[in-house]
Amino acid sequence: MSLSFELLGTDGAARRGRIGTAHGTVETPAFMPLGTGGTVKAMLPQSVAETGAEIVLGNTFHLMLRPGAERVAAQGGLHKFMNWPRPILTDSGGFQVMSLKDLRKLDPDGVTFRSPFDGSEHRLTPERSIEIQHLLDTNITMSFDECTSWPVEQDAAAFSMRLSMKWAERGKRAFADRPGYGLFGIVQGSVFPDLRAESVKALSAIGFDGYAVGGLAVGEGQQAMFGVLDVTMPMLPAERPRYLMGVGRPADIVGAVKRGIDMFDCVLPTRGGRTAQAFTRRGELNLRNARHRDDHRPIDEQCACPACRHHSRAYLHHLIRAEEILAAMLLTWHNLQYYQDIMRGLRGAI
RNA sequence: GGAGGGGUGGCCGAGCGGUCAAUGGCAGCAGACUGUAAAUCUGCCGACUUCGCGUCUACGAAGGUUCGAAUCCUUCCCCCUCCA
Repeated sequence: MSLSFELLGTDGAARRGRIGTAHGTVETPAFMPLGTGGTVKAMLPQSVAETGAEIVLGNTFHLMLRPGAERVAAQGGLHKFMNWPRPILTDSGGFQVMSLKDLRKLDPDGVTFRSPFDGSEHRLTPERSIEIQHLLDTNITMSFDECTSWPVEQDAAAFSMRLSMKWAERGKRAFADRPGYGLFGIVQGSVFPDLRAESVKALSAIGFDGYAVGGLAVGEGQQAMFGVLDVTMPMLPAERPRYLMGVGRPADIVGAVKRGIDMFDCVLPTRGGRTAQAFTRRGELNLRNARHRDDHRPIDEQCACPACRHHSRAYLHHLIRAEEILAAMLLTWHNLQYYQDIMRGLRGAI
């Protein structure tokens, strides 16, 4: 295994760990901000690091379309290109197989996408997805899969999952194993315990540096999601990191950590930062709402981010109303800070 | 003084005899957002309301024509442009 993972402690099913990569370590449980297009939107890389984030996501599909994987490689890889010297994990494009359903054709060999930007065609196969991730020089490569949408019939979920398992195997063969880099497999099977079990078995037989649980938080609800984790987690190898893809709200993350998840990513803090949504210790706030107009308080008294240290809700509300770019910057920073504070708290508690 | 253009819901701006409480956009009030086609999207947005294709009041003002007027006619008020 070329990606190290130390289990530093456990608390029930919850785990405290450390992932070692060629670009540094990641303390787990970890939240990974999304830098889909080679940037954590509205944030300087240095600022992302200041929130406590140690690893960010990139995206195979989006970087393939622009600027192109080969171009990033020619610039010295994604770390150098985006000036993020720390670990990077890239999604394989598997989420886009779901989210861009109307712009793609799926066949047993792979997926042909029509670019949402210019209509051009782009082919993604398990092998090409891995190749792109090599070109990006990502530390953690994700298997190319199909993120199964929800709701879904059991036989359709089975078909989708088995396809992802075949692709996982092909990806594993295409992956260049090297020190400080790893490949994760992705468990699918929607909300069906038997399918999740079958998926775990298939992936374990192939052998990965880490295991992700995919196809969740797509509409099934928190209870169903936790239900899937309850049956899936115990089957996964304990000595490898576990990543719950695309999750989630703070409460989702806490519940998933309790069930043994080590890694998370989600658009909510960053997208929310651009859509006036602030996450706080006392719930979510929509700072566009009129009730914040004259509120002199910070978003969160206990937060150390620049938005909370230096600015009032009234000011942030004004920036949002005025569509000032600073609104997105400040709110994103706050949300990422809050998410990292949660993770720090969880790590301290385990 | 003369000639022309125009006054529409908080603002801009369509409509130019009925299907108009009146297209759009903005502003406003909320909601959504979970491996990012997202600084995006959705709903509401005259008053009342049992929330209903219900009632009322509305397109500068007042009259008039018409079964029916924001839309046509008359007078008045106001604004803009050009000429003197």
